[in-house]
Amino acid sequence: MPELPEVEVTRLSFAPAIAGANILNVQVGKPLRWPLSCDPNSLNGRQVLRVRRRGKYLLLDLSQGILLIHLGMSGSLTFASHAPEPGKHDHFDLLTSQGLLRLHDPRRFGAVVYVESESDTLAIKLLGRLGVEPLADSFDPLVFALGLKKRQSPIKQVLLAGDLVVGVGNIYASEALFLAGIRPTTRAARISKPRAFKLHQAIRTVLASAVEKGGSSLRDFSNAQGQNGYFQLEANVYDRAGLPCRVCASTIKRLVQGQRSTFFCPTCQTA
DNA sequence: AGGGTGACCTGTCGGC
DNA sequence: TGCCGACAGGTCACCC
Repeated sequence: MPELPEVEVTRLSFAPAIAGANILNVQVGKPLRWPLSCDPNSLNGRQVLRVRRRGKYLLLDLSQGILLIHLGMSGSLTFASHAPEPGKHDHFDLLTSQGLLRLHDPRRFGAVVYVESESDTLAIKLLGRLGVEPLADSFDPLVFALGLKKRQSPIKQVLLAGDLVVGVGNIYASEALFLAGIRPTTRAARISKPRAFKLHQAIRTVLASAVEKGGSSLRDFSNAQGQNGYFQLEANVYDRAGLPCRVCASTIKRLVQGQRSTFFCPTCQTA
């Protein structure tokens, strides 16, 4: 479900409301991708200072330590003053003095992990090789273009790898490549500097636009207040195989790269 | 070290 | 109605 825009939309939807809250109780359900790595009860009494994002991770800074939350493929968070009993797919509850933060994750590829700090071994393992933040000033077009030159894989897979730039998942990789007019199968190293610059801008445009639209609610994504996003309504290629391109009316094609679906317009994306 | 593959887990949908 | 395969927004450990 969640790529950078969905994670950021989630963050924005509950960060102000949870800031300053005291942790009253922590409930862990079925196993997630990784164990919490601390005694849940040991978190009681700590304060949630703020919520940051790094790539597709949310970082809850506590008065001591950090909770890393990843939504995996199917995760979503809710934050509410009152919540019913946990459902079948609710696997983590953080009860605070200001509301209940709950992770709902049917496939359980998500995770909640406690670390003492960002220099914690576990934190480094999870966050250490993440690429640059695409919406930050540090996402430099020239560095990006030079980075692409070192990679022999198809550009779509280089974007998904997340070590050059973070946050671009399966939807927005296809969308950014469409905006840039680049074939998903093109070897990254063969992309010229001007076209790399265009892709750099396309990534920023697509992600920022998706955040503005509240993310993509393809199946079940909603923010921590339960509101859906609308970006999927204006996707140019993602999940549109067989439909006419919104720009040139050619038929949108689907192909598989690294066991993931890719969508593109054979006319608008030529090289 | 980059690149390719299978693995994790549950639900939904389309075809027979 | 039931069964079966394909597919779904991520990413890690493992091999070469």
